[in-house]
Amino acid sequence: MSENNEHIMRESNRMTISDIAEALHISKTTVSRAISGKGRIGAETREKVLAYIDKYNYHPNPMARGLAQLRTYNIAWVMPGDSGMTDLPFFQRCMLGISEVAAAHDYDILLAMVYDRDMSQLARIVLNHKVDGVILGRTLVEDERVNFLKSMDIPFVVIGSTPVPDVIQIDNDHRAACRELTSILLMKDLKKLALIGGDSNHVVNETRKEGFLEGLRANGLKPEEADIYMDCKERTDVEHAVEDCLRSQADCIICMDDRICSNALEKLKSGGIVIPEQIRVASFYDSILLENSLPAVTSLRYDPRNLGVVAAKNLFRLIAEEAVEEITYLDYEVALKGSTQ
Amino acid sequence: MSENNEHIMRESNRMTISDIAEALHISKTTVSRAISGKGRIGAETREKVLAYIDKYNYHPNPMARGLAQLRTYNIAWVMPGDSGMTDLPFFQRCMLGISEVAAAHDYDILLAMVYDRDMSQLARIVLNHKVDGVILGRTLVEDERVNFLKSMDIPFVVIGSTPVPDVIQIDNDHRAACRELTSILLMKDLKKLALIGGDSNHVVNETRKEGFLEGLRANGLKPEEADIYMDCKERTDVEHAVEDCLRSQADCIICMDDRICSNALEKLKSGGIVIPEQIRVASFYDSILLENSLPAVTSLRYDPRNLGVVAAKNLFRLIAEEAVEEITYLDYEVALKGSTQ
DNA sequence: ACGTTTTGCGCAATCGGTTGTTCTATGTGT
DNA sequence: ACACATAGAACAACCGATTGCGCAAAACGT
Repeated sequence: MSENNEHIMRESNRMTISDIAEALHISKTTVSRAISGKGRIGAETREKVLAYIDKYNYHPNPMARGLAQLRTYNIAWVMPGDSGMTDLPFFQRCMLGISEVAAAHDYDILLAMVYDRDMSQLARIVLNHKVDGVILGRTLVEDERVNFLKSMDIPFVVIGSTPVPDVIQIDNDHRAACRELTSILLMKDLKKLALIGGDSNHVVNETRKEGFLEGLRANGLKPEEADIYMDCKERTDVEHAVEDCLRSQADCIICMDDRICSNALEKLKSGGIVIPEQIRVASFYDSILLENSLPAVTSLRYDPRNLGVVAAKNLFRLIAEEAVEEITYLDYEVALKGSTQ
Repeated sequence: MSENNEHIMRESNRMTISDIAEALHISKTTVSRAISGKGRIGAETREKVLAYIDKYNYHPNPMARGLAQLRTYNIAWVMPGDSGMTDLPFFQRCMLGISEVAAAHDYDILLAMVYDRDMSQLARIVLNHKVDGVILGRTLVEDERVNFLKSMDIPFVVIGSTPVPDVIQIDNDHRAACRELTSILLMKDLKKLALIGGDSNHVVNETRKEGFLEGLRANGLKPEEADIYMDCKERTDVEHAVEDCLRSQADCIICMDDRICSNALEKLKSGGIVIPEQIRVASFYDSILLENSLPAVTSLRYDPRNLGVVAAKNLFRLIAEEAVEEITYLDYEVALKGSTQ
């Protein structure tokens, strides 16, 4: 007996654009136009609609809007899910910057925590079209995720650098930074420098190493004269590297991130080595691990939050099909402290 | 001259359910049923459709599906955006656990980083119905976000505890943990304990303090005899607290989180105080800050990732309208180390 | 062999918005 | 006063799925 056109019942009780149209005796079109500001609409009608919306606290259904516009109003934030990485505040600080920019654009952030080279999570999000764009949180050497994103036709930017062409990159100039730090240390008449490095799968670590080598060459030293220990992921790796440094009588140890530095400092201190008298230490400053170290550690500092801000801004330009610089380098700072006096 | 029914042109070139229906000479309904498994469908037809989908790598549009089902297939993860908080790995580890469970349910995570009591971000996500459920990453004393979520009709769980009734909570039993630690220390014949605490706006800190007080009482001590310094947010706050502890000749300092502990240790060491001979130190272990400390610090340890896992599982039970325990306590561990020998 | 149930599938409405086009009531120029 | 331009609002198709119901053919029972 019931009308045929209401035989499907849903349980939603949210206000819809049709309810508003009905209440105000106007059409859905007009309501939609009042909200979006697109199309022609009278100022008076517009006010009336907006007042109603405000009064009854109406919020458009994002999926209906998304379906009609073929947009999700979401961007993806891809960060490493490896435990060593998730302990670093770096990514959370990036996220904070992204979050602020996204909110300003009325976008939300979809999170993809991926283990190293696992693509499944990222693939799902992209193939399912759950986002309008992607920010990749750290680039890898031979990063197939970058190639994947290029092959899909989706706007994306990376935080970090990549050799893949035509990719929007936001980074600190780690090469220049490390070169500068190296030069400064060499000018202090430190002859023998050592570098203790992290995962060489990460572009950033390779870049830092290259900067280090450039610094050496620029000061007339041969790269072979410096000790380089890459891929010191575990604490014991660092300890072995430190032992080697002591044995080869290095003047100064440069640590590639502050986790390594923290491990190295501990190793030195527990071995009774006095810093900076017996050996000097410098580091990159990625987290809060060095906050309380004594003596304070000379380090290269930068602002991860700002990386996030610029990455997100660039991504939104990309989504809006505006021109974007391929590479943006953000500032870093060389903070000279007691550990290299 | 063109047909009226194609006067609107969109640029999407994705495969749709209609394309598949057309190609296989069947109806959209059948395709949909083949995918979802709901409704009646022949095994043979089903295979055919699935083979086609697999071959051409079809992925259903989540917004169309969401609109029809009134579901988003997203959950929100609300974490603090304050810089002091974002430096802790705690939240990233929770996130990791949530991420794994969400992926298993074919859900994605929407990120909301909110400054302390700022509601706007959370309100936007919830009012816009961008998620099917919410996980609140840390509870506050007098947390209006909890009340807000209760008032909206949306499934949610909190990591942490709250006095608000009928809220699904996942937490470690910080009260019991702190009580146990306190008792253990008192049994070691340490008479005068001090507590250096963090932000008393956070429920967890208040709970830890209460556990501490209970531990005192259980051992026949009066709470007034212990020194308690709450709200030591800045490094200087901690330093002043430590000075007071030394002045009042406390036997042992319990730090409410490892950032505080790190600051306290540094203050003690730089003052030439020897641990544990002159004073003992214990802490909660929230991050990696204590990883390298010497001597190793006695601490209460727990697994943030597991908090995330259980929180997410409970949220999905809630979304599926299954019964859920109101409070779930996860394990903690008392790790006795050199700092309290 | 015939009535009844089961099975497989399609029709068309629906979710809640957006938008190209059309219609009508104005405003403008001469 | 009349042709013409323009502004405001409505119509209806559309985005890409899900789903209640109806219908025909196959399977079943006696």
